[in-house]
Amino acid sequence: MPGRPRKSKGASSETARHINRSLILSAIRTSQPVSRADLARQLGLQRSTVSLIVEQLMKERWVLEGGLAQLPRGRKPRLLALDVEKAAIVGVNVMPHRTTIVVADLNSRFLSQESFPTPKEPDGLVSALAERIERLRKEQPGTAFEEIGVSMAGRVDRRTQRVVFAPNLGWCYVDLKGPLEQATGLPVSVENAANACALAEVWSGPFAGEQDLVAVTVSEGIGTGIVANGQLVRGPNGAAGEFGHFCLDPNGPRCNCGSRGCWETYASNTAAVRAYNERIQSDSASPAREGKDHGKSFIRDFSDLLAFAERGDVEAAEVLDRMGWYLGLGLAMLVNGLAPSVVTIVGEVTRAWNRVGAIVQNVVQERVRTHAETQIVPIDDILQPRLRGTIALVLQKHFQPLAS
Amino acid sequence: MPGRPRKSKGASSETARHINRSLILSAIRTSQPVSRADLARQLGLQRSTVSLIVEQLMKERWVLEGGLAQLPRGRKPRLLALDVEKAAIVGVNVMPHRTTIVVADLNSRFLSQESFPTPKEPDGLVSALAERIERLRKEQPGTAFEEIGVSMAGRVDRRTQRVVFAPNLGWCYVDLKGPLEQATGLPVSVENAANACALAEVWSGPFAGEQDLVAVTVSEGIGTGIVANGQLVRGPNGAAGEFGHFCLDPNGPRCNCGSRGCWETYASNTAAVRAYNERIQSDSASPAREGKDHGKSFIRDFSDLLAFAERGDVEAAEVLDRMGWYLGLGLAMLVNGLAPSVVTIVGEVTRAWNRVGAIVQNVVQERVRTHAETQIVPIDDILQPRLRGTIALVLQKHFQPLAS
DNA sequence: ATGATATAGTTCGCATATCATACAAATAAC
DNA sequence: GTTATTTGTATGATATGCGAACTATATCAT
Repeated sequence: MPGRPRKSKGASSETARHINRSLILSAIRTSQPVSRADLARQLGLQRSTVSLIVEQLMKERWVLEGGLAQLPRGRKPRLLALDVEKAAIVGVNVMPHRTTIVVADLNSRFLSQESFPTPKEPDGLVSALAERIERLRKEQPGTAFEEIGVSMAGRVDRRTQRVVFAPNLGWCYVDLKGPLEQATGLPVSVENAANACALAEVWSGPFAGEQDLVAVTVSEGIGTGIVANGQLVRGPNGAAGEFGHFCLDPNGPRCNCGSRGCWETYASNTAAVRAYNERIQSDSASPAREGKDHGKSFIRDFSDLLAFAERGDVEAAEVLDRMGWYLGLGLAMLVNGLAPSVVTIVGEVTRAWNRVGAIVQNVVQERVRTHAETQIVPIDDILQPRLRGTIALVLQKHFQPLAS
Repeated sequence: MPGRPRKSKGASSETARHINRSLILSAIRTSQPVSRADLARQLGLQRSTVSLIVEQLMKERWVLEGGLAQLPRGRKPRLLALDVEKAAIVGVNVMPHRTTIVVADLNSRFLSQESFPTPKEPDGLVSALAERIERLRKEQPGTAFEEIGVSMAGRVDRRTQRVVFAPNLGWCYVDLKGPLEQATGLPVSVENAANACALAEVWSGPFAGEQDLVAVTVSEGIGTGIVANGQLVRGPNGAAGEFGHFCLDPNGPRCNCGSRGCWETYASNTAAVRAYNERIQSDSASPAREGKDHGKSFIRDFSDLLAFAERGDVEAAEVLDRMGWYLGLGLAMLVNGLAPSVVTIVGEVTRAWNRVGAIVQNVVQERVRTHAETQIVPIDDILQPRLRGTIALVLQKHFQPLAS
């Protein structure tokens, strides 16, 4: 992609070409395989214009000409598709315990995936990443690596892309972008995990192209990534998206953030684990039940809770139900306030969705005033959306330079 | 403004002109009086290009050439400004009891303002509006009336612009746009009141150009208008903006919306009035206090409450404090979630801001986790922002056809 | 077979846009 | 008066999309 460094706001005579180029490239991406004539119809351009631009795109190896399509009459159109050999994107997700690297092609398809324990210090992370990316690069000599996208739980400053605050990692004002760019020689974009999840969904998959979507990540805390009018809502400093800390009960339990009764003190994984353990404790302390007490033990993490519930543990199931109820309460707020077409839920809790899902739906239905038709969709995996988001983050810059 | 009906998404060779024309017109609006050379510098265009476009804008009577500016050296620039005689916009605000009409010029300055009791039925409203607008039109024969903007409390469908639900007026699925267009022959845009307030602030006044702003209207209920990335967040059907119904207490008092413990059941005017009256009732019922009871009476509306508090009534003041506290709680959520640069408060409660303001600020500061620097700004008037918003709604279409 | 019809993709002249440069106009300082 | 400086205008160069004409290719009726 030829960088066109126009600092000015005004439109030059080349602007039309620039716009149409982007539109055509985007349209090929979303509609591939597709003919020139179809593109022209879809975009309201002349076939001749499309031909010229496609020719250039092929010269730059963004686009390939594939087979012929079947048509009832007339000359068969020659189909165009993205040249996935053109370039590869590196996606990185940093979790407290594990960091994952993927390499993806222009169609957001993963070519490779690997992970390693997250180093404690940012320096260690950067050098480990650089080393592995260098190796991956050598393993795939055909395709050029274009750019790196990184997602992690925590606030990311919009301009500097520094990690302002990552509570789970214990990081403050850490610059990943700079050192990683220096070490790899590739441009780096850093984004909050919830934002990445939202971006992933509007970029590819069944909700691609959706203009209004909210992604809710439920793990240690609750994060929210918001897409409105087709754009990520980051706020002036990238501070937006902390709906996890909206107050459900002014006198509720203390939250890490210093406030009380935040949504995530009720509906996060940690909240559920704590609720279960507290319940076990009070149950075993109470003298009421004796015969039935077959020695229930404390749980260490949310997986335990899910396993217990699966196994038929009544207390675990009830804790999950309660979590679902609170989850729904917060979602109702988001639906009331933002009325997105889709809300995706990313987190381990979706593994119990056959139980929790109905509860969530009910609460939302009860509490939502608008007649907005919002789908609430559990996403099976917790890692994939984050990784897809990092890829989307980078690809968006190439395919939709106008947005974002 | 010459309508350029391009159905296509693609950019033609005239697109650059179209874009630059809009940019120049917008820049003149925001920077007037301004010279051609300044415009060129500001937009990164050539002076010759600006000259050509300005020439055309003057031919179309959008722009006027005014006096000369002072410069330390060189030829004095000839200053350009909008030709306020070019056109006038009609703004209408419909409140349950009173409807207001203003006529404004291209600079959003009001040329006239009048109001009348709101008719019970939509038909009556439309005919009353049409009649008065026709008269106003005759009174100002010089300027052409371009368009009408309407704001009202209630949900407005995004596509059809029908009033889907206006609880205070008791309207459901009412089409104002169609009949009013037919009666006046002018294009009509209908918008929710909170959205209008938000639009007003980012369009003109001290927060003009702000990219992330939230307007909160506090009256019978609570409405929220959200501007993110410079665009109004309406949601796919215009259903967004009902943050007034986020749940503060799942078991709280019943709300009109069918849910419980909504924000507006704590922090709206009606909530405060009810709280005061309930308090008076329980106080007078209690036998405890006798000597001091100088016959406190129930209040009818929020103005009474404000007056009582002003007069030193302790109970009224406490009710206001409580309202402010809850107001802050909701604002904290909005700031956490959206991190706007500015939150404006529109409502009678701002008249007691010297008391309530500090409380609000405190709660927000306590409860907001992000270090977002969000200003919370009380707006003195409740009618003006709505009216300014209707004007902004229309002008935006002319000056920034790209946005929205 | 053969011509009619329909569709895809290409070629080329034309209108329109900005840009870069040169130039005329206007003004203050020396 | 002369010079320096800035504004605004005029003109040719270049880039872009459009639209019509043209070629290539395929199906179908005869």
